[in-house]
Amino acid sequence: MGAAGAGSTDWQERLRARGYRATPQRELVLAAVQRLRHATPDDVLSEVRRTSASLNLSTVYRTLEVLEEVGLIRHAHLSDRAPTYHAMGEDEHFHLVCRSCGAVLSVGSAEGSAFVDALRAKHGFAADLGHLTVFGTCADC
Amino acid sequence: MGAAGAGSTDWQERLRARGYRATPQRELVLAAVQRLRHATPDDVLSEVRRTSASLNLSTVYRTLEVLEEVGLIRHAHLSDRAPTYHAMGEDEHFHLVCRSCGAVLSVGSAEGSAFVDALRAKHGFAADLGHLTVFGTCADC
DNA sequence: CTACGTGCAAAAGCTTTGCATGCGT
DNA sequence: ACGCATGCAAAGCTTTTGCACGTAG
Repeated sequence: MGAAGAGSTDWQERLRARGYRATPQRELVLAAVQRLRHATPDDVLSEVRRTSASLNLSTVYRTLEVLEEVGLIRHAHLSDRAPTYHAMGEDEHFHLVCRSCGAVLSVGSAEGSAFVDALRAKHGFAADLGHLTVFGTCADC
Repeated sequence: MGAAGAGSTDWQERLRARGYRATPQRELVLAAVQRLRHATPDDVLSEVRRTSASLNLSTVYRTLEVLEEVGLIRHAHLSDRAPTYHAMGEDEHFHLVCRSCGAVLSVGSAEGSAFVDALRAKHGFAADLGHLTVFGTCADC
């Protein structure tokens, strides 16, 4: 996994650079988000607890917030009610969610760049493509 | 308002056609959504109560659901936490939301059609543009 | 007249917060 | 040693649900 550069202790640097501390919980939460590619706070808790380690849900919420602030993870809203987090470093992408079967399709930013450019040109609006979720119906449905 | 055809008693037809009853509460909620152009369930309750009429929040939720099912209104997620409803019949549009100032910009579907077409062509995905919300930063921020 | 819709109140999620203890720096 | 981070438990919100009564069709 060369692309991300998030291999070893990059997460520690990131946190400390912003005045945060590098704690085991933060490492565990980050690792869980990287493993599960789209995870809700609750998913993260379950995943971490799978490999033992007692971790509190409050801490998950606070940690996800911090990790997002320092740019290690991002969130999007894949269902009408539930934020899902994913690690950054992978190619930036946005999501297509099928309302019929629930399938989630990740699409590279490139395919949205024309759209983003159009919005910037017409409205001076800088769209945050990485947070975008498009609902609709997939090919199979 | 020729386009919408939602002028007079169309709402009654719509409801009855799907086996629902036309009630005063449903009329009040629909009217409130049309007046406030982007309303949360709570906004709707407040607006209706302004012109007296006791109406329960539970009823608002149930009514919004029904009105959306019969195609009289739609919802989108303009903030990370709160669905906002708007009447259909107006030109279909999607939303740009500025994270800095909170401004909400409505954009005609036309400006998103190229994007929708691209998604259909590449992924066979039929995007629901009317539900789309794009977060980012507006020209003033 | 039949049964769908409403109001009320309680329950169910999900997320946040206060405080004392523990740990990173 | 200092003070941020965590765990625990309780509070806060938004949304949902059960029931008895009212009312549209």
